[in-house]
Amino acid sequence: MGTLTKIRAAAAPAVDEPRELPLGRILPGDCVAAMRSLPTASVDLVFADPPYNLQLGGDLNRPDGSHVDAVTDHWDQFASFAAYDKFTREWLAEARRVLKPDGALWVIGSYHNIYRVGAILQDLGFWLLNDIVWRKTNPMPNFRGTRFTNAHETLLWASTGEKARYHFNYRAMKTLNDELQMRSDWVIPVCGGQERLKENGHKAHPTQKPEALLYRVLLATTEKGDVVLDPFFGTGTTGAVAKRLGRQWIGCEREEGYRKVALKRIEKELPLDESALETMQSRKGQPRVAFGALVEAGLLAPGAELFDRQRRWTASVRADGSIISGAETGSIHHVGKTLQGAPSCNGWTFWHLEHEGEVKPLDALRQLYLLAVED
Amino acid sequence: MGTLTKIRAAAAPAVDEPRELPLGRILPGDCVAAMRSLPTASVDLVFADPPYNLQLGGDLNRPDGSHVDAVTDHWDQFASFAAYDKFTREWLAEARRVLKPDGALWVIGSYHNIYRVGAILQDLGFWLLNDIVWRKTNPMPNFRGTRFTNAHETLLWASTGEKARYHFNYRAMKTLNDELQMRSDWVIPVCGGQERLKENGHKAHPTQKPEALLYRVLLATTEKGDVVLDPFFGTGTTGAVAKRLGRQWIGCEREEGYRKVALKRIEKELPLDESALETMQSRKGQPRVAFGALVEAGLLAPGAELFDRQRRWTASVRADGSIISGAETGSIHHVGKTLQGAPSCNGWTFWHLEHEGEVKPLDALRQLYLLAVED
DNA sequence: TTTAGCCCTGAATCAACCC
DNA sequence: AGGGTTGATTCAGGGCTAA
Repeated sequence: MGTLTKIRAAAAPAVDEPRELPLGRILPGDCVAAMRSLPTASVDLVFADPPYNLQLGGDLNRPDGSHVDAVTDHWDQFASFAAYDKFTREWLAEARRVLKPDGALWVIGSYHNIYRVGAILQDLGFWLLNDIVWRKTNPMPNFRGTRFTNAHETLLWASTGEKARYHFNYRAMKTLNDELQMRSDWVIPVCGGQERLKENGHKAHPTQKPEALLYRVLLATTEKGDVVLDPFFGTGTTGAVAKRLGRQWIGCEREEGYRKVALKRIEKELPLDESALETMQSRKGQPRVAFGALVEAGLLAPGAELFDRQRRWTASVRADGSIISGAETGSIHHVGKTLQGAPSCNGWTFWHLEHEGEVKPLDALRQLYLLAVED
Repeated sequence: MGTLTKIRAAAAPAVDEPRELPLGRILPGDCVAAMRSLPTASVDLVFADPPYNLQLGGDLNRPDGSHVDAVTDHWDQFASFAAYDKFTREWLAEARRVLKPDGALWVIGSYHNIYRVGAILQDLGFWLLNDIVWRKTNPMPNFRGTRFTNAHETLLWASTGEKARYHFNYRAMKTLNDELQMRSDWVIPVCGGQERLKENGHKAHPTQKPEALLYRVLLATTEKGDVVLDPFFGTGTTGAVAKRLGRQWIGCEREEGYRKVALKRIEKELPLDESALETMQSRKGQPRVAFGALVEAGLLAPGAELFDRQRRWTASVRADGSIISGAETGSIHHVGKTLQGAPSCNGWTFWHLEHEGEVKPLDALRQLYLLAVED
């Protein structure tokens, strides 16, 4: 994007006319101005790693005297909380405009800035869904022995509003976590080794994030083909992982050096093939089975007796796939719900039957049916 | 405290005349009014577990239809973020007044409230030292499968200002963590089992905190005899652990039922004896050992050779406890610092020697010396 | 035979969370 | 309205074994 375009984009109020999204490109200049050039409601996810507003004093040395290469870059210095808040409100507001209504936002930060970001985000109408703790396996120790070792950073995940819809790939996360629900604390090493980008021996960026972190974020909260915007692109971890996972990406980055490194990096990245991405699908993708189909297929005879696990209630299957229990008739879900007086009931797991001498939930029969249909 | 006293305390500006602290007492009524009755700069630590402002909607049921017993108490209801912020500013400001200049504040919360608390705390001039993640080993699952399992809560630890002093028992924490620096993520189970207070079969308080959490907080950031104030005392976990650790406590609690349970609980608590508390002392409390004393005691002969771990430098011990390395002479610390060109150097850990065929830091010798002196 | 103690199982519970 | 959606822990009670 040329300077003229940039200036016009910054000066003109946002226009909602459809514009082509700069997919796979890194917009130069200030991220607020850059985001103004994007259409409203055009992006599925924003991932942001803003400056942390670290309040470092002088130099830091290890107990053995060696010097700690800390974050002292000029872009991380803010005069006051007020200045940082103003900056935060501006980029968050623009991110909000650019997001689709059922899009979502991620921000990563440390205790220096995350409380300000979190409060402002709520003030702007974003709705917090989780705060995630990135628990570092190998944090830098506290060399002074004056505080607890700062062994984590925090990510905020927010929808665009309290009632807004959002995407969460529950099954993919559960699969990734060995069939247990993914928790709000993620154990991931800091970025180092081969993954850490270097330029003539020095780290190319002081706060390069591990790809594992972005992998989990994108896998959890985007679909294939979604557009991911990173307003603080740095050396492009978001872009690299997005490309690998078959997501589209847009970056904003002021520093030309970082843009160069990022483009080179993403160039080398190879997308996973279709089949690798498919395996991460939700159970919702399974074909829906009508209870009646089981009766129809002869897996279950009309008149068969169903009962809940504790055998508090029994019901009888009818020819049309409805069931009857006393005065209650209807679907397996409806009768289960009414008998329990519950707000809802999954009949597939609530009702059981004796099958080859064993007590099994109806769901087992459904799986059998699905297997039979597949062949 | 009677209504009249309360009103006067609320109306009158804080007076700095020395007043007797209500140690070991739970002040009734609103915590802001109660704190106003306390003298300025009289408390060493504030630990606060304020309402989380959970903003809960309808009922929550498990997949099996059973009902989840959630926090529905009126004290957790706020009309808006603005109302919650006002409440937070008021109690935090009063806590600030009551704290000694080198006192500190802890607040625990969840993503619903902690970002507001953190930002307000910074606005009031408190200085964040760490944010601590309480990682629950046994969190409640996410029954709807719509988000990540909320498996942690956050604690903020703050001093009264950027330049303010504060207490951190580094050695006690390192000892507690098996000789590794204590990290900012603490793995502690939720409060249950025997520890969970019950009244006629039901939990006495919906959000009782585990004692292990308070144990670590008080051990890390208070000294024996310090005064700990908890403005949201609940069933008195803070008081119970404070008493056990030989700290003084003051509580504020509106609900008479909670006050009764708390007093009964703390009554039963037994303080640890002196010797148990002594073992948790800071290394600073250990008698300081002059390097010369080791020479004097014969643990180290004059002329013995010292070297750094990488054997970049060597030095020789002199009879007076000074060392010499080339042209540099002085204390173990000074020579180490000068040779490295470092701003400072801990000679005890920098210099090594061969001892019984093994390379050991001087510090090992110091420990031997201390053991010998104790007997 | 009695009985203390262990193992197994099922129920309850923990700062809440739909499309 | 159908159809999704729960993990670690404690504790009580039944059955078994060994002293």
